[in-house]
Amino acid sequence: MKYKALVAKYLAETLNLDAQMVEGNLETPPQEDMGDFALPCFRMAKELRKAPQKIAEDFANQLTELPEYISDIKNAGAYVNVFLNRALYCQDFVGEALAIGEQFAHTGIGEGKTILVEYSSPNIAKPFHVGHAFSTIIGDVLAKMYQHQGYNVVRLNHLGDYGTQFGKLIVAYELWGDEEKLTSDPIGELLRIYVRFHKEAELRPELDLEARARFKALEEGGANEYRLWQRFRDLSLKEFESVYKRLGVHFDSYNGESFYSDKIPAVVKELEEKGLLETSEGARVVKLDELDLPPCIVLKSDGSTIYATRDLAAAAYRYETYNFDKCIYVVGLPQNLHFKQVFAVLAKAGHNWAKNLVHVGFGLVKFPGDRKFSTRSGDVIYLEDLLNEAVSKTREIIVANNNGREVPMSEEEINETAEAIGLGAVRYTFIRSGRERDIVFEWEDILDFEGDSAPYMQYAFARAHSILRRSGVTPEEAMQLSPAGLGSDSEFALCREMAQLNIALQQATDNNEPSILARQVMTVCRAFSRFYNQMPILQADNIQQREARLALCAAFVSVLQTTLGILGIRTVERM
RNA sequence: GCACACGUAGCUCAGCAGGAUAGAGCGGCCGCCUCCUAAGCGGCAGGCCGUACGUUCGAAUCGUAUCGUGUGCACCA
Repeated sequence: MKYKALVAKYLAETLNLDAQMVEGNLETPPQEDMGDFALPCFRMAKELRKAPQKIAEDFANQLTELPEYISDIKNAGAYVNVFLNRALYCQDFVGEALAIGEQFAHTGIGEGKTILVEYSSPNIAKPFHVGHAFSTIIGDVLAKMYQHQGYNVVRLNHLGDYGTQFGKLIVAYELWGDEEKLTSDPIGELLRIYVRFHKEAELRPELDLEARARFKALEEGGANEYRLWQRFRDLSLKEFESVYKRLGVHFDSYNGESFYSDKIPAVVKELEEKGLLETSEGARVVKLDELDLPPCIVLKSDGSTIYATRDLAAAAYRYETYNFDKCIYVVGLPQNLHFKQVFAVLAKAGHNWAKNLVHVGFGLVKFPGDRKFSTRSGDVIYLEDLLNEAVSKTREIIVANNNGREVPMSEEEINETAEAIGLGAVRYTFIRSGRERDIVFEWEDILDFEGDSAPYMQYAFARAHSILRRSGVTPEEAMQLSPAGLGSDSEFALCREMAQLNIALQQATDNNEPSILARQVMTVCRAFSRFYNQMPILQADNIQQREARLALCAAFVSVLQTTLGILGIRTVERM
């Protein structure tokens, strides 16, 4: 980053060009032997009335007095290729990385700003399956990315804890509920009676009427209904929280749909007063024709509210409460239109903060052959089961490797390591690709711990750690190691990739796209794997080289610790 | 029908504020553990970047059209 600006400045000054223009045009050549930065000269052709190749050639000829950070400049076709002083570059990077530690890639760009992230948002009384993990993990990583940039992050879990389904649950529970099972396996029991309700209601339609009545009673403060609803909610939340804890996810608020229900009338009143509501086919709607959007229904024809109304109320409440600079909704892609409408209504109501609301959509988790998850038919994978499976497979691998170890792992270390690796593997499958892509759920893919996977990265970390451990230098000493003398291909490549993490985090944040960061962290790990396979570290030729390579290892460990941390992937010292 | 995504190697995906021979992982084939943990490393094979026009000195990247897939489009969330 820093070097790009330096190179641009040098080129601009020597060639009498605009520094910003040069930096904007400067690119990374596709191949290593073409140097580290390249200036394409096509665009100057018209103005200078010369062939681009000729321009590049002339430029290269003028660039004879090189600053110390540039080792060479060559002309190739229409490009001016710049070769960095690798030793200096590596020394600089490693020294800085060791000095700043966990502040690595911290820009402070979000200092003093508040950002709200709404994510996860499961429905109460329904099992937490692999599909919910998508929102949960994307949201968690986004929150961590923003936090690392200095933002004040507020994590919101907009629970689906309201609606006619609760009338059904109340009826079903009174008819078939099993108190004991509700205590031992709350969601399992709630799901059982919910499924049964739907089955029986097909034959006895009066059940649906009863359910509607009970939901109405709940809304109107019926004591019995409220007590049951509260119980279902508490029990479900308790189960969700255990999954969250395991995933390393937490929330600042669990205010869900029910929380906003009493804040709806004010919103409706406001829209009414601003003359935005119109009656259409019996419903009260806000028309959005001028934006080429279908009207947003605010009140149904029976006068009751709808999810859009709740989202309107929630947004307003959040702005009043947090005065946010940005509020992002990590909700599935299919709801894109819904959010466009909600945001448009708020803007139309004159709230200029509506422009700071953003929907961050993500794809679907499905089975091969476009088979969708279905809670009701039982055709789903529960997240808990997936996590357990991943951890137990990891455990098998660790146990198998444990036999040949000099210092075998204790039972406790095996368990902790298996948990960290297994969960890492699952987490990574949700952030490795662009979030808008669908994920096809295949056990073999998720439980493949080789190649493009979190365990690969965790393994690289463990190897680096192991080298440091064997070297005998303490972590404090490691920070003082001299990185002078680095500069071989693999050493330089590793430093360059690590330096790219800054930009990757920035882009990932700008686009609300964790995969951009995840991908670069992966690239760094690959560069490290190559490095330690190619270069003897503990048995380096001389002391200076050994020390410099250890410093590089220490820098890698430090950088990876913080970036994997942002991704929510735990590190282990051995695996 | 309208809108929004997506279509890149056998599979899963990068690359898309246009630039030098299109990248990675998996799978396939061939090598590497007397040497820092083989969850690793090296190598080979594999692609008219859906199709057709257009813009440009230059297009996987931008525009238009077209085909295919997915999703959404009023009282469910």
